[in-house]
Amino acid sequence: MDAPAFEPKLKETRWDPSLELEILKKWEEEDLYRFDGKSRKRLFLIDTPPPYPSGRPWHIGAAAHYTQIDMIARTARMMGHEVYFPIGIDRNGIPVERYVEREKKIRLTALPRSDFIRICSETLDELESEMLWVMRRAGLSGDFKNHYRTDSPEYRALTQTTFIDLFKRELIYRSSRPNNFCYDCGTTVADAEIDYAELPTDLVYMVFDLVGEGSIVVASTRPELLGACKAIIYNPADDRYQGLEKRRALVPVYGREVPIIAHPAARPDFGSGIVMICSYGDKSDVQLFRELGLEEVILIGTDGRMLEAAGPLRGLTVEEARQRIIDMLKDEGRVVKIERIIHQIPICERSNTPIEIIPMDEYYLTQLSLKEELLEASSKMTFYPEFHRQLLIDWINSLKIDWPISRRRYYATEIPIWYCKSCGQPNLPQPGKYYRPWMESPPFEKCYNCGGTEFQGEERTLDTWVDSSISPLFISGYLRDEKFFRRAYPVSVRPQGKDIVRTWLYYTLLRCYQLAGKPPFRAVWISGMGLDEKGEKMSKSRGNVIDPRPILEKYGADVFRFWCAQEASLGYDFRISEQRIASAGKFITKLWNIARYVSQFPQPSRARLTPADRWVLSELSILIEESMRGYREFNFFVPATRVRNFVWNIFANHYIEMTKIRALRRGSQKGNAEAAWYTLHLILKNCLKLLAPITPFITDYIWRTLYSEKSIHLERLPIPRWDKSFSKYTEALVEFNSSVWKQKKEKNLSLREPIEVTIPEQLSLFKEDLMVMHNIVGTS
RNA sequence: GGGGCCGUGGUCUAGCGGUAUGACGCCGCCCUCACACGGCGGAGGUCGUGGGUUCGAAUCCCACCGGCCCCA
Repeated sequence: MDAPAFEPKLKETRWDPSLELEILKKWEEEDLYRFDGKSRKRLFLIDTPPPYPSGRPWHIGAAAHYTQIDMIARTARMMGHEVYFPIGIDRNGIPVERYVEREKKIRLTALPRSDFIRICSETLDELESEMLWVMRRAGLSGDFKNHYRTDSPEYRALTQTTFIDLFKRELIYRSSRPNNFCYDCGTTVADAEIDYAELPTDLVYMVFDLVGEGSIVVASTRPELLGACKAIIYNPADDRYQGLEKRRALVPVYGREVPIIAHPAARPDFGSGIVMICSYGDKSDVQLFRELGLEEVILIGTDGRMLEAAGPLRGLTVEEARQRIIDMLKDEGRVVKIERIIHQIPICERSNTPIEIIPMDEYYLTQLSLKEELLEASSKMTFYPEFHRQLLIDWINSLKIDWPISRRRYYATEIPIWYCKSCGQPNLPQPGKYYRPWMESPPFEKCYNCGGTEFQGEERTLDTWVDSSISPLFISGYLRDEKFFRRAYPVSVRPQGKDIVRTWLYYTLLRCYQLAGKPPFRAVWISGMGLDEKGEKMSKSRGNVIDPRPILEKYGADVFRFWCAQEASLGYDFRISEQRIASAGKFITKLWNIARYVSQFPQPSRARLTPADRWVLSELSILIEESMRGYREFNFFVPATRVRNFVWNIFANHYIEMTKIRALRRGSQKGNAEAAWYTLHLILKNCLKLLAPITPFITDYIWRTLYSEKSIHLERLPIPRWDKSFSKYTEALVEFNSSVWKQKKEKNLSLREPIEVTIPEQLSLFKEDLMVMHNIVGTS
């Protein structure tokens, strides 16, 4: 006697990703993720990384990164916090200028400053809208309505305010010292902005005459710096050169007499073991000049050409000068040999061209004297995962100079200073407003120092990290909403990639500590990098970048998000391949079909549970516990893999199969249908909640179709409230079912055909369900 | 030169003191009333190498090798 067939409430046999667009619209109409700053709930502020629109397509690894940050927001929300998930875009600095120069073939200096700025701004708008599209389409529950930009007058005013504050407190100072200079960008760059490249370089072995008699061979990759050579060193342990100290050498071409010094910085195995010290071939030259008290010679100008002091090389570029001097040395018979070596060369990370070290007059932000305090402050922050804490500690410990913060560029926050034309003193405006000294007249009449009335506006700008390093202050209302700031700062979590620990994380800690006297975050969440299929970094030059947009359109956001969660364990690098994204889609289909199956049954409010029901609820409790352990440390890999395993390998394969006959009220089994219906819905509801932060679309769709008019995203994450003791049967159940399937297979029986098997004593509790499930006949 | 992470069947991965988990791929059978983006079954690994600790190690310790990333 068959009961009437039930009608599933979910009709289609698979999840349609285009439904996501309707759901998105609904979320926006409902303003579902609105942040209420006055809420009594505990505030949870996320210092979302404002991404930098520096090119296209936007990196799929970045899209993955932001969806994971969204999972943090959703998790916190479902844990009962009032979540502020701001969306910001970082729009200051060299990257966009270089993008414009490259893509539009315009030199920064070839246009009036205001025109160049306008083009940068328009370009940023285009790039930004692409990023915002990806974020929105990926289902980010952020505050898109009020998205902020680091180049807005409001943001720049705050940056300038902090500059004025720190300048007055003498934490910002002006100094002329050897600095990394990129000719291509035309500006000083910080250590944090330098990369190293292995490039083939000529190591030139040159004969230097000694004063008196004899000669030595000096090996150098920078012969064009001969004119700045102020000393010669060799290693004191190098037997070949004992007796050289106290001698002096004559620099070829320039004829200058320089001392020869035994110093451990010389590596006996490099070149001839004798090295010339010039201002400035590299960092160690800077250090030795300071240590030995040598007087620097400036050979290279800011245009990358040789200066007066270079004598016969004057006016040449560095490259030309190198060739010229080699020729000159050859003419004098001073070149012993030239060796082609692979050499590490510091390059600018923006332009990828070699940087030079030249003394420049720049503004610096004090950091060296704060190292201990910063280490102390960082120890108060929780790191997820803990092992990435070391990246920050190592960087703080390796700091060698204060942070040069001024840049000779256009598209950035202006340094808010006017210089008095009569006494030269810097005059700073009142904090709180946005100033552009290069085009505006000063907001004051007289020089504070001499009373002069003529001013020259500062033309330099600030390093872009000066802006982005105050994002936690910006989002928490610093100086703009003191009441909110007191509740909101330090912010709850800083999520970011491990590649910008030395820049964004470090600079934020430094700046916020200086300004607010406290570390900026309670927790730091550091993710690994998205690499290509072979485990190598994605980059345009390698040609292995993947555009996230077609992936999102083809598979949908939930598939992409589920893939993100199950692919990347917290803090570890992960590989990106379309094939693996596609396979994540299978789980989404599976989930959909399970929900579709369950959707046909009524939802009893209570039921008398059978052993099978109690068993699957035991497993559910364990699943919730394990998943919550992952959620509490924002490691979505844990819930994603655990839920997937439960849903597929426990719930679908075993529980649903065990209860199918009674749930469908087929055959003689109908007494316990209600218990099956009740349990099926209970499991589904809880799995949907567990998955909601990871796959917000499909879970909300199913939730609203089956369970509530309100969104699942207003629910709390589940609590493991069921007795776990029945999980002791799991292994035996799985094994028994498997063995029956195998026997049927071997006997060539269809799964519905009867079979004679013995149910193990251990599983006698489940006898009723197992008998009908496998159509077991006979007894034992 | 320094640091971090990683080395588990063809590929990727779980496990982190009791001789191995799952996925993808592969082979075979099955359109079984939620799902063929499915189900069932199968082949395939001495867990990078060497040593040590232990009754017992992929799991702890040491050394080495290899890969990736970061820094100097």
